[in-house]
Amino acid sequence: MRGAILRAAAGVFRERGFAETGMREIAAAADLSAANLYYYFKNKADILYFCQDHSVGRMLETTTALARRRLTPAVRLRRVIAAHLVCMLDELDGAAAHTEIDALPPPLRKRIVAKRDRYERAVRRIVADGMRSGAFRKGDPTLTTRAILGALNWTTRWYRPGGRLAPRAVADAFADYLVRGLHP
Amino acid sequence: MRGAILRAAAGVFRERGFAETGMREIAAAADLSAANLYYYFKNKADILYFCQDHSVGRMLETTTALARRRLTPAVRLRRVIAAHLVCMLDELDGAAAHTEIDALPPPLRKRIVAKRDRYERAVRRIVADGMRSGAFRKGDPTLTTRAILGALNWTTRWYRPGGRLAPRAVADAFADYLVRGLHP
DNA sequence: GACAGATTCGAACCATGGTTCGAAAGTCGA
DNA sequence: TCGACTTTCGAACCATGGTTCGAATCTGTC
Repeated sequence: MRGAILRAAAGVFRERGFAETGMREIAAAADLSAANLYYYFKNKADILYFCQDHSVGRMLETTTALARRRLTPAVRLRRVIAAHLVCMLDELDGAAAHTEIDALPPPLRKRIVAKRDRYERAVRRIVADGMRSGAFRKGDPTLTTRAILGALNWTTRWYRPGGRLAPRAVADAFADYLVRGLHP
Repeated sequence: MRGAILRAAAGVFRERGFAETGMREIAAAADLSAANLYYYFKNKADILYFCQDHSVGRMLETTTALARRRLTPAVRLRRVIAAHLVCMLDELDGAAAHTEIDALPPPLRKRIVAKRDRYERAVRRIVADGMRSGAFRKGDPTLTTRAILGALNWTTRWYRPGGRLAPRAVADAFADYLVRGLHP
């Protein structure tokens, strides 16, 4: 039940944005009453929090799984980009994860930001390792990582499900372009 | 006076986001009363509209100025990226321009989206021309352009004025990386 | 059928914040 | 100084929307 609510909420968040969507909308999307939402969640921010936590958690999992395998930095980065985009575009909750951090009250925000920073560090490690080993051209790993993540996170602004492009097509094109920029 | 209000409002919008900032905050930042804002602007959305219009207009100007000069696609793109970033990070109103489009009511939003689309088309033309002439590696110009603009627009999420990096440093690093990805 | 607990909801509450109103204060030429 | 106009603001208004409350309904067990 909580899962169903989260999925429904994530969908509305993606279309309308967090601040613009009301509890009554979330309730309608989840097919129950607004008051009933409070039986499962403490408040509106709590719903957003679990959306983001689930999504960032999933992204973090892919990086740790990738870290265990013996892969070239370029391939690793490609996989991360693809996974990130599928999570943002295919599943619903991915969208709100990175776009609405400021909406949370300090205690919750702190936790999400920390988790998201862990993810960003994991991605940066791939970039930095590649630069160190010569697989990637040298540069500022932090700025490069942020450029990459920015391109990825921004997709939710223009991507519309059911459009001319499948998430995988976007993922491939982005991976091509963004990894090529690191070619030595 | 309107200009001063717009600058102050843009600053608050950048830090707090549009939905989270109240009229009373804008008023405090502009050093006048909340009620007095309505002497200069019709309502809150109107303030955001003029912020965005000014900023997108400035970005559009740089592309048209660049189009008149005889430059290689790579240089053109570098200049656009640099100008875009300076506009986003150095000046205040640039931030809200691309991040808060959904907040406007339909009639205003329609106009801003149209103007921003003109800008996106101008950037895409540079990319597409380069791909056609062989200056850039072939690919999907639309997706590539969106990846670039996404990386640029996302900077407002993490960039903090007065931090370790000057806007120009970010602009250079981003231009290096994003243009290199198009190298044939 | 009856009881306890879980689940659901309509209706009302209430804080927030955008907005309006009427009047006060400033500006300026005559 | 006078009047007309511009600019300013405190206070109140009011719609929106998150939240709470108490009761009704459902679920399963004895």
